[in-house]
Amino acid sequence: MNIQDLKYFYRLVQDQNFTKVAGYFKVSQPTITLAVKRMEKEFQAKLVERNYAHNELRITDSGKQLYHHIEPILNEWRLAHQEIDAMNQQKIRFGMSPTISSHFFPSVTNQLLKSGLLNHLYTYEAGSREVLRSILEGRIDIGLIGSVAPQIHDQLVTESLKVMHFKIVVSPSSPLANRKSVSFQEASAFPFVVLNNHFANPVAFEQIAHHAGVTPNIIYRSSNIDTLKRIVSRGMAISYIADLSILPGDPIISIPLTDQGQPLLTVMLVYRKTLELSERIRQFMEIVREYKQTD
Amino acid sequence: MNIQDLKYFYRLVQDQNFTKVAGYFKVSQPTITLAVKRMEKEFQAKLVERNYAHNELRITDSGKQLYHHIEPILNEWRLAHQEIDAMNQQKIRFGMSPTISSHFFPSVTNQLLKSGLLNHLYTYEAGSREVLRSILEGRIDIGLIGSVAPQIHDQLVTESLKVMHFKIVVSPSSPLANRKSVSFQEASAFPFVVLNNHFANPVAFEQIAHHAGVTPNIIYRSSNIDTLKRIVSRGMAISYIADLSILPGDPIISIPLTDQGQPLLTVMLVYRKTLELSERIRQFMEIVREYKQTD
DNA sequence: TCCCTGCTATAAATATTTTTTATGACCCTT
DNA sequence: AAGGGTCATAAAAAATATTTATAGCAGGGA
Repeated sequence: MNIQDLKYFYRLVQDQNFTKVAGYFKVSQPTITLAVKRMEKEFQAKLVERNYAHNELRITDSGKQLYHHIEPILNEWRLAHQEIDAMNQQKIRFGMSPTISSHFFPSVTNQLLKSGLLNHLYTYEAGSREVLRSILEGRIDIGLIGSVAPQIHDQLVTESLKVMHFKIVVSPSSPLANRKSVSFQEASAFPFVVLNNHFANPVAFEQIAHHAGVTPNIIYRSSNIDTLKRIVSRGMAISYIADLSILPGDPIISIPLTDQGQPLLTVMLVYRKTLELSERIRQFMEIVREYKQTD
Repeated sequence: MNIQDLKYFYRLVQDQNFTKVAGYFKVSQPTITLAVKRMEKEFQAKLVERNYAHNELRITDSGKQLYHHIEPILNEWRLAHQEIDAMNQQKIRFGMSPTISSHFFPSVTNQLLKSGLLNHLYTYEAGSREVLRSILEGRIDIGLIGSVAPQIHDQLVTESLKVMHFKIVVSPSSPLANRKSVSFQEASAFPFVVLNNHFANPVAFEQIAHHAGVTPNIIYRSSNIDTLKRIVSRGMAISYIADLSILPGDPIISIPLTDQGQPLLTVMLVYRKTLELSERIRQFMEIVREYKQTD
């Protein structure tokens, strides 16, 4: 029984046509017939019912059942390839959200340079939720993400590094600009710009809005934190973003919230449980963990 | 690339000895050597380092990484075999805890007989947590279990059917015997017998004890509900069991608890997401769901 | 009806892959 | 230095997968 046979069968279930599958894999048609026969012999069950009338193909219950298992098998196989390829190229595939990136890198670049790890880093930037998905799908190995709830996932290891607060940010010319603090309810009188669903941001936003019993007016969901800040700095809207997204030079004012029990942003190191912690990766993780000590 | 090669490699990582692995699979030693070579070619990476000195074998990082993925692959493969075998024998492998069993079967046997499904049922009885594990490991297909928290699991589908209360049960000669209700704190003055960790029971027990701020004296953790009842009926201890475990003829007295926010037992239908819902299985599930209507 | 088309199955030949047999090389132990 | 335990290699054999060529089946159109 060959991995290739699984691929043939997988495709057959989708295409419902032997000839087409053969074409897809650039093999002759009997190859597919015989592959299916091999599997039917292996499982002692009819997997495909050929219906000459109406030119139709029916996958039997056993066939469907098998199909359900082939999917994760081929997935693991692909994952193994991706991971070992990355290892061969001596790359650590590291993902983080842009906001974390601009906060994180300055504080550890020295360390990374000194240890020679910087050359081995392939970085990927996307929203936290997007990064999480990339880890699960094996496109990257390690992520540094912000999350409102401490992530619990069957297939992942997570380490909380930092807990940050969300703040209201406004333009210097905003009526709120010289307030020492503000409640979310007060702030909700103004129009909002928030990050889109690839980020953890709107999750926290929904939570605090729900908690405060208000439904703020969201005028735009941005895919980019800089765009968001620009909109805020021009006074077109206010926003609700994590502490660590606010950099020293930004032409915006940040105001702490007074709400009790407001959502917090946990910065977490995340990787697949199945990631083999090579010396290089362990070294890198140590440096990432030192980020914990910084502020 | 053969599934067999994965098995060879998997075993090699565990045994750290080519000759031993060959012996295990009853093949010649070069077979293993060549299988490893094939995989090293497939992944373009050294997987095993042969150390002639000290007769030692080292699995490289790539090898270990691969190993992490082979495990779930072989697992899925085994699962597929088990499931299709059960299908071939036209069996529905159905697991439930003994307590649920004695409550459930009387109420649906008629239906099962009429539909002819009874012959197709292979039943397995074990504690709820044990049944859950059996489903995950593919030993059974469908479970009817009691759980304190609604189970959420990545790989499972769960349907809540009933919510039951836990009660204090005592011997007819107990000082508590003619009470209309009792608080857990009061009850905790008496020694307890509970079910062991294969059951949901002790989870609820810990919860209510914690909630009531007491640490009851547990004199025995039974693996069997009848043993437990026998101990209770003889007045040697009291217990805390689900409503549905108490059958009409039992020589024990059950007393409702007065505690606020006490844990509840949810009776749930559970199966793997990957279970192919054949006509027979759908029919069976319909009957199980009717159990919901009974009391 | 007959022929053509689009589909899958079968058989024999071929190609490829896997396993065995037989042997060699390495290194540790005694 | 001999012997035992380890894995590697090469050639031969066995098993498996693929192709080529052909057949069979059903439906649609002339």
